Amino acid sequence: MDVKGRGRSMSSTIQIDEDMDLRRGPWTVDEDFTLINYIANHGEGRWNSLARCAGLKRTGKSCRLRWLNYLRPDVRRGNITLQEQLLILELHSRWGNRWSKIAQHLPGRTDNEIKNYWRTRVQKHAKQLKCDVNSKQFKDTMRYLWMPRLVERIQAATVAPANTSIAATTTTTATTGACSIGSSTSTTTTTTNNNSNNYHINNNNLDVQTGQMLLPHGVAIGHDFRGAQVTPSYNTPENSSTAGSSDSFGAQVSPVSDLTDYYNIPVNNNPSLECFQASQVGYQDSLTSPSGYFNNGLDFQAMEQSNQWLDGGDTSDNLWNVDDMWFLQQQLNNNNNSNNNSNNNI
DNA sequence: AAATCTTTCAACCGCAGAACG
DNA sequence: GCGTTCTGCGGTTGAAAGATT
Repeated sequence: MDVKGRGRSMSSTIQIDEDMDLRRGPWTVDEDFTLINYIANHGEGRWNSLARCAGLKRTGKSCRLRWLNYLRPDVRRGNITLQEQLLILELHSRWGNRWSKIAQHLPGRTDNEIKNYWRTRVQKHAKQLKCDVNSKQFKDTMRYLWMPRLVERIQAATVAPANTSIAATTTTTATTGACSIGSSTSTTTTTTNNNSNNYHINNNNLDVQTGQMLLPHGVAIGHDFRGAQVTPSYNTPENSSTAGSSDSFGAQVSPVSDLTDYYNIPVNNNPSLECFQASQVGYQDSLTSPSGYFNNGLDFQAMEQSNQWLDGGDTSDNLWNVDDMWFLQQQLNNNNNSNNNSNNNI
C-alpha cells in the first residue's frame, strides 16, 4: 500500500478523540486494509455503521473520504494530463467550483484532486496576473490563451517527432501571406486555398463536424477550436519542432471557413491583420471584446518575471513561454495599429 | 550543509440537503 | 410534520517534500 509521505501523513500527528474514542489524522496501512477488506466483503453502505462494523475508530465521513479519494481501485494517480487540464478549465468555465460534477467527467480523478489542482495551479496563475480568478479578465485569459495553448500542446504531444524541414515550410507559407496553423505534418499536410483563411490544421482531437475538441470518455469541449490553435506561422524554436506524421487520432482536418461559430470573429477589415485572422481566433475576439483587457488589464511583466510561468516547473503546466509573450506583444501592436487606422479613417 | 521559503495534497470542517424513524 | 442522522460538497488547513538561498 502506497501511503505517501505528504500531507498529514506522519503518524505523530494522529490524534485520538478522547470523548468519542475516534482516530483522526492520517490513515495507517492497517486501517486502509481494514477498510478495503470490509468494503470488498460487504460493499459500500452507510458509512457510519460501516466504520463501526469494520472496527475502525473513524467517523463515517473519514472512511468515505479515504475510500473515495485514495483507496478506491479506480482512483487514478499521477499528474493531471494536458487533456484533463483542458477539460477542467472548460468544465470550470461552465460550472464554476462544482468539483464533484467536474470530477464525474474525469474518471479516476476525485473532486478533491481537481480542487487541489485548481487551487495550486490555476489560482496561483491568477495571483501572478494580479487579477481575481473569477474575474472576466482571467476567464477570458483562460479561454482565449490557455485553452488554445493546451490544444496546441495536446496536438504537439500526439505528433511524432519531426522532420525539421517543416519549419521552413511554415515560414515560407507565412511570408506569402497565408497562415499555417498548428503542426504541419511531413506526410499528409493539407493546404487548402478555398477560403480567405488560408491555413492547414493538424487537429488530432478535433471533431470535424462541430469543431469541438474531443476528449476521452465522450466529452466534447464546448468551444469551437477550429482554427483556434495558436502556433504562429513564424519560425520559432517551439513550432519548428512540432511537425510530424499522422497519429492515432489520425485526423487531418480540412480548413473550416466559418471561424465565427464560437469566437465571432469580425470580418477582416484590416489587411495588416490578415495573417493573424485565422491563427488567432481567440486572440482576435478578445482584442475586440468590451473588456479589452489585453491592452490594460494583465500584468505581463509580472508574468515574465515569474519563473513558474516562463521556464520553471512542470512543462505540462507551463502554459506560457517566451514565444507566447512575443506573440502577444505582436498581437497588441497589430491591434493598436488597427485601432489607429480605424481612427484615422473616421 | 543548513535555513528558509514554496508547493503539494491528504484530511478535516462546516454547511445544506436527503433520508430515516 | 418534525427532529435526528447521514451523506455529499466545497472550503480550508497544515505537515511533508521540494526548491531556493
